[in-house]
Amino acid sequence: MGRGKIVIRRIDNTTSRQVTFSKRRNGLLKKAKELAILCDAEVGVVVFSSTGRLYEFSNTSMKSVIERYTKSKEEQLLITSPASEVKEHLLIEEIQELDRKGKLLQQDNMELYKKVNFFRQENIELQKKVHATRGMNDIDRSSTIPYNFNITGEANVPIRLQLCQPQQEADEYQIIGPPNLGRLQLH
Amino acid sequence: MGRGKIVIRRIDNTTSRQVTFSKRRNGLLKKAKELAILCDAEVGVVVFSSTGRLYEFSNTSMKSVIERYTKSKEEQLLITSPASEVKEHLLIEEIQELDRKGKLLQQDNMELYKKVNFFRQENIELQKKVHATRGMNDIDRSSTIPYNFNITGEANVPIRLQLCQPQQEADEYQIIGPPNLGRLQLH
DNA sequence: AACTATTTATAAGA
DNA sequence: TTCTTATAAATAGTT
Repeated sequence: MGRGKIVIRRIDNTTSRQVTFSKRRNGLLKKAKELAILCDAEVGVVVFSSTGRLYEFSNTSMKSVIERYTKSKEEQLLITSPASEVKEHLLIEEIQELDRKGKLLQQDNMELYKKVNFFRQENIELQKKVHATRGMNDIDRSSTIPYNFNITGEANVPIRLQLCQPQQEADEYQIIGPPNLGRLQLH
Repeated sequence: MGRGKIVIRRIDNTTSRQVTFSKRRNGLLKKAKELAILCDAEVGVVVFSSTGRLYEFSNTSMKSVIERYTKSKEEQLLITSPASEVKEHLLIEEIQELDRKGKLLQQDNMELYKKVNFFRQENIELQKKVHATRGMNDIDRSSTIPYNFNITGEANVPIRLQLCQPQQEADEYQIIGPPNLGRLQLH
């Protein structure tokens, strides 16, 4: 579409190449825009000139296009590749994810469980005390346990801090969570 | 370029739209290919039809195009905007992320807090019962205050958590640390 | 899926 | 770079 027919091969002359690039680049971006509007499509075009300059078009956003593209490609892979491979791949990912979540969940639950049990136990003890005191004026062996917590943490990665409850049987309660760094679980 | 001139707006008729999409999509991909060859450019085109099907062209690989695009955009941002803006932008993102995580954290802690408080209240009631039963032999007014802390935090920036100790003079100890998020000091 | 009248893009030149 | 214009290429409407 010009004064003469051309063959599609790299234009050697630098000036001609740059001129053609400028014209055709505009043409391509215009066509992309028209396609998007006329046909209600999501379109993304990225062009790097031979000198490295970036030109782009997207009727939505390039971010959106790239994300959708990636997602779509993953889906295609699932359909295209043999079931066994896909299954294996999926399972590995699932296992890793589950493992990670499971560990966190388990920690939380354990902590909660201990806590609830601790109070429950104490309630039971107190109940006994009520009965005992009623009976023999038993001496109260429980006493004030001064608590003093100061947890200070710094991390550049996600951290999970857990402060464990005191040992139930011990005469003196212990802080077994931080500041002992062993209790800082980085993930 | 056809039997008649058209205006660039969404084609309402579904069949026409699909036919036009097919034609123009091919045209766009061809143009992209020609531009890449003639002008020695790196080109990537992604098109999603209105029915969600993916069509693409890249003379190198889409992965390469996307990576180069991302890198180029980052560089553009750094060059274009003053350091202060970039810093501001980063901070805004950080804050949003922290806010999101903080809310989740607060929810978790709140639930835990309720549960712990429930038992704690029960213990206090039982303590009262012990003293009441003891009647006038009561000497030791201090009694075990069950404490139970659970601090769970996630952050992608340095955080400082401080769990304050109970007021020592108070008759009833208070948990004044989390789950009140106000006690999370972010810096 | 072809056809073709027209429009549009653009190669070459200024 | 921008404009001009002859010509090639794309495609809208039709078959």
